[in-house]
Amino acid sequence: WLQYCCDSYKLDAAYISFSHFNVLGVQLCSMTKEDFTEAAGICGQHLYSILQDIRTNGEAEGDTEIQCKTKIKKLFNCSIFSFSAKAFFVSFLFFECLMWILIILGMQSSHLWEFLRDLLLSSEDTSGILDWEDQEQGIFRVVKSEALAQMWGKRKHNDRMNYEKLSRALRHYYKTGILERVDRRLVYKFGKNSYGCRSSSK
DNA sequence: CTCCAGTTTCCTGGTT
DNA sequence: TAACCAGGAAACTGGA
Repeated sequence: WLQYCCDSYKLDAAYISFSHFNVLGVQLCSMTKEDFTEAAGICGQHLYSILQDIRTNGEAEGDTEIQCKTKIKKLFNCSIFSFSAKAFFVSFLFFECLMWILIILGMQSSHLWEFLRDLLLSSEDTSGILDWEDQEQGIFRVVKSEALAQMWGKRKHNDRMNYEKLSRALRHYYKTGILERVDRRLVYKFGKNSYGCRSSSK
């Protein structure tokens, strides 16, 4: 959602403390304007108003199916809506839903480097498996190599994954500029053709 | 169905 | 010795 907001509303992700937003949707909805400000300064206030806007317009995830149905029913019975406006409204709602589904599905990146990036940025409990060495420069260290390989294997439904094979996939990234070589064991660096790795826009 | 990028698998050989 | 790194070769896989 943060990524989506940053892209759509041209917000600078550098001001956002991503760890503050490592919460469930329900918890996000109950965060106050002050919480948002603390987590992301002026950006947080924008995010807060975007969220409030979504909530008051009735497309929020928090709405139950019944609440949604009632709202649609109410709007439908309102005579100021012409037939075409109704049709437009329905298709608008449909695409709105579809968009959210796509955004949510898109959060599960299928590429290895995106998987690593998201693991590093999520600051969810990675139990010291993977850590930033220098986030500004996009340098990170694999702490528990086999545990990381297991996580990647789980994502790809491949229980034969190991660090030997994962690291081969990482080395393929050197020639495409997704990663740059760092001459230290278990240390990698995001390259010029990666993006969204430094908790800033680039 | 083909084509392709992105791996996955396996390998030989080298380094820490 | 174990663990890691470099990169060739080829197979595989899911999406366009």
